[in-house]
Amino acid sequence: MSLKHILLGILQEPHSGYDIKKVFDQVFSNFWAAELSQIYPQLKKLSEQNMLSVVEEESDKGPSKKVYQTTEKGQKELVNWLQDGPIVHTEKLAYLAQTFFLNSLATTEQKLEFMQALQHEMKTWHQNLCGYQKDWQSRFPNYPYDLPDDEFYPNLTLMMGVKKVGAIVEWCEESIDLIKLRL
Amino acid sequence: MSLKHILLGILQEPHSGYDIKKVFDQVFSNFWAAELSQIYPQLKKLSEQNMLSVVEEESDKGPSKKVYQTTEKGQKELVNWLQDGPIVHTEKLAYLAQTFFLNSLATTEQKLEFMQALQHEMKTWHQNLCGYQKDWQSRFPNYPYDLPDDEFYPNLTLMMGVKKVGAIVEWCEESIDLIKLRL
DNA sequence: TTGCACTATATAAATTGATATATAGATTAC
DNA sequence: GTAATCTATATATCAATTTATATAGTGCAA
Repeated sequence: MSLKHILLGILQEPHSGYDIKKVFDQVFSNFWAAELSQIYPQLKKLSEQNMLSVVEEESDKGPSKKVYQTTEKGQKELVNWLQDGPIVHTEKLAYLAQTFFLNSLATTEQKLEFMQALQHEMKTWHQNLCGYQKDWQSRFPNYPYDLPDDEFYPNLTLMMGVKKVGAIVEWCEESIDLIKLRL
Repeated sequence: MSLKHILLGILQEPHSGYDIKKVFDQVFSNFWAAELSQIYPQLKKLSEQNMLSVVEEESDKGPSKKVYQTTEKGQKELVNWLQDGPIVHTEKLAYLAQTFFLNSLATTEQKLEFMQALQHEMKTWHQNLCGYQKDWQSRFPNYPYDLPDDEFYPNLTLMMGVKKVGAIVEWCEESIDLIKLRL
């Protein structure tokens, strides 16, 4: 149900459907994924509801594109979503479900391998996030205090990722140590 | 596709559909939610595939129930799922999408309120998790070292929750401090 | 006899994954 | 040189799966 509002948020700046997919893959990948087959029907629906405006434009490369932008009505809907307060408890973490049933694997070695693989994934993810943070830091000498408002809130989501995934890496470490005591 | 495997995991012990819903609400609520309307069709499908056995039983209260249990074939499917390694990057966190667009709210006070509400939610969640952990600690004097295997891995998911949600509460705190500097 | 716990299904909406269509520029084949 | 192919851009649809909301019957207890 949030895709609608995320599109209204992204389309405060004009984008084509194809552009929006890139934003999901590059910017939102840490907390939301969306396919083109979701994006296009939603754009159509939101246009019909006058929450988005559409202009057809020529593309530099490839065929002509439809450029969408949030209307005043759409902006109000976005603000309502934010004013309704934070939406929590929507997480689905498959790897935690796997951890829950990990004892169904035959040997302690296999359980250990699973947790080591998980730690590796999480470490890589954490390093990526830290890399993005370094990019911000090089652009702002007094990071995060000197960020302009329009970059401050997106940056908060990055700070959250660094902190959270860091905690998960630590948990993997501790879990591995505990499992080794059971070998 | 994970619901299927979670059901196979739960049904290593016999449960009715209604029982399973309670397990999701009480045990899995921190990382997976499922509705009865998802559970029943999946049980039917997995029975037809001979991954689950069914026995009709009289209920203490209410109408008779079908009690399901994972078969050998189902057990193999569960083990395959675990052996394929951890499934990551499937998160959808609506509150982070909201944070990303928080600057669309008119005043800094409103943005601060949002983050304070989020912190409150997260603190409550964290306290619940710590409560569950105290229950474990009272049952095992040498927690978590003296846990039997069949309780050790479920407990890991709880330890993860405490650590992760703790980090999120800290992030909320830091974010609130940063936003206050912008008032 | 009202309410609650238990059991289950129906329907609608959202999401995913695969596929189809088409244009333009770049690369390669002949 | 030009035809064929490849790659990137752009839009769209379909089937299958997953998720959410609402509805409905059953038996017991207060």
